Amino acid sequence: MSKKGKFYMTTAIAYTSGKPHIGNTYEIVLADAIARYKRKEGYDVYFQTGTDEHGQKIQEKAEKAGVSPKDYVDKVAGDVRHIWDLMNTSYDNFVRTTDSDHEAQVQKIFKKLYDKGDIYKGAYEGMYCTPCESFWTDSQLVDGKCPDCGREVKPAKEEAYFFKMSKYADRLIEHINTHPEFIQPVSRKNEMMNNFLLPGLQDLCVSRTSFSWGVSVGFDPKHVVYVWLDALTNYITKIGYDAAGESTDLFKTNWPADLHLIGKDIIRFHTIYWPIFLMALDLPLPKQVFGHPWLLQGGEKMSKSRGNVIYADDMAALFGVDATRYFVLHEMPFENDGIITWELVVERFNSDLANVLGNLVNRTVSMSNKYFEGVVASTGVTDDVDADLIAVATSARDKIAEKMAGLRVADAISEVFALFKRCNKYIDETAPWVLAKEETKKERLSEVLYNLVEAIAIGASLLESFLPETANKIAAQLNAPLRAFDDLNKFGLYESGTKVAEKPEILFARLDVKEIMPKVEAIREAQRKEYEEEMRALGEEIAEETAAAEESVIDIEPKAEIEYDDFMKMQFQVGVILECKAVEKSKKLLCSQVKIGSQVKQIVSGIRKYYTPEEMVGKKVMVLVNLKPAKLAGVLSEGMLLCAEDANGTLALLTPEKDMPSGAEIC
RNA sequence: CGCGGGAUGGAGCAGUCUGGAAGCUCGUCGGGCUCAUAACCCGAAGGUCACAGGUUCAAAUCCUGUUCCCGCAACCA
Repeated sequence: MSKKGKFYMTTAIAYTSGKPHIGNTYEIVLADAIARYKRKEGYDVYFQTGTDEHGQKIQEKAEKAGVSPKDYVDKVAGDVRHIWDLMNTSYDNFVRTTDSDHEAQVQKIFKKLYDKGDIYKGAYEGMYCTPCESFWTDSQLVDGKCPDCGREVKPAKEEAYFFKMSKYADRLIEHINTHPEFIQPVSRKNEMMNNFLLPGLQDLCVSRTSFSWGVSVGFDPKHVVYVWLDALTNYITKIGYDAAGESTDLFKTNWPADLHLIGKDIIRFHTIYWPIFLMALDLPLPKQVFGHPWLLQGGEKMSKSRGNVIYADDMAALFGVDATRYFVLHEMPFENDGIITWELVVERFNSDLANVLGNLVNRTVSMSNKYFEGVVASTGVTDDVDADLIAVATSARDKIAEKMAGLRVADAISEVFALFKRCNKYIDETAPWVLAKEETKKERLSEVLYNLVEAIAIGASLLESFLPETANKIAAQLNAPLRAFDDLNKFGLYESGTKVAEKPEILFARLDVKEIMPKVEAIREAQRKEYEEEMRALGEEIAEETAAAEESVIDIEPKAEIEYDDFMKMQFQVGVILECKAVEKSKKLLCSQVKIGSQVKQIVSGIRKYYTPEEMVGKKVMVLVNLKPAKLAGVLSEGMLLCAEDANGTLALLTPEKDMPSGAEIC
């Protein structure tokens, strides 16, 4: 045990529903920076991450992909781990909720809470939609019907286990009020209090019978354990907690956790449910939960249909691992969402990594070689201008420590760069190329370069937690080891007389946006194609299902009788689709230019799932022409394409049975 | 009136809790320098802090109202 003590931190475990994008990756990189930093400070860090692999959604995904849930999560968990490794993250333990020791322990925990009386068997009552197999509360219903499919729901009852949340609510409120550091950022605390705790907690349903891909309740095998109870407990089970009291030493030294790093969307689970579960188990609560903000793509969420998802491996391939780490760490503010665009990444890369840092190292090493054949020696010939450089270099560590203590990682990394900027300024102030012209100033020149190399050596050591690879590359060029934390407020530890690398290695070569963007476009294009294929596959699958159920008939709710005049108010005509493209902002919509007689109307339809834009073109379709124009997803639609719809919601366009000219009236 | 977040020079953000000269990075323009990756250093322009009221000696900040944007369903943290 080190003198600083232990530091147990976790990330949320990643849900294995698909390959993680840069937003998901942000969390692990942030966690890694904190973990490396804490280790440098002298803590015994245990850093745990992993994957959350159970639940209905995964079961469904696996079914669609035609593989077993286990095969499915094996693949995705592999992808996740691959990205975590690619990003050079230093986790100590990668957990999977399908690990057998975890599953066994979850069962024991469930049983323990049941025996204690905190979990009881009851019935889940609500409105049930049979085709969707889902319960809805009255407030979730839309016009009294299923919000998912719009069909009738009926009251139903399902046996389920419940957790007595309310029993511990007062204790939790007390804890949150007396531990202001527990929920970070602080603004989230009020949200939790006002929305959930103060209005009163309802007992939580902690079992499911509607699907099977989960941890079996064990003593009642019809049920599987609620995914959150399963997922959250990884923080204790995977460091050796045992519900029967046989916990390992690893658990005993590390629990309670010092930091749970999570996304802001799951703060509720970590600051309400999780603490209450722990109270029920008579375990101490984690010291801090930090709900970090999100990284948004150009102000929007990332989505495959928009073709704007940014994956860490794509970014690393274009910019390198450390540049990717730098970007997510630097661009993410503490409380509000950050923005990522490829243009911003390039800008950041050039101005900070290439210009400020890379160029600094390059020019310093070059000058050492040019003027002293690479030998960096302190001569003691000082000047007033040295003082400020030295002050900035030696005070950087504590400034960073202060930022890191508040989890202000972006601010901390900015402090490191402030030192590099100061170095560049120092070069300007001392103008070594002027000193070099006079033989009498040779010793002063040597001292200047020594100060520079020393300051850079300190900077590289401070950078280590954030950009480990780069820090080591700099150290190698300076031919000096990275410093220990305790030495980072001292100036002059670079061994005088050391020879630096003969030729400076370019750390970050400047990038040209014009060269990057075509590569980005290629990535986007590939994404769109992949997405469209997925959607098409989905459509075909549904079509097959429909074919199988060919003989079934559909009855719909009868509408009120109408007059002939009512019918005549509607103008139907045959139209020809001239062009068609997907509506960018939407997943479901296609936008078509339809020629009706001699005029062309723009019509938006929710049929992207069933038709590709290419196959739409040339089709003759039935159009309701005089429908009042409306905007759908911001795009004007001046009519409606008529479709037939089956019970699954599959749509089929109607076309005239014999060839008819565009504009022909339908009556 | 569903819930929540946001609106600050061209772009991205801080400052708002705890009122007291409008700040940072990038870009733009001008200058300097030449060791270096057309880089680095210095300087300048550019904002009625979304809008309208109110409180105050004093409001980006507190109060009231309004407008606009973005999440809360997916492919999501």
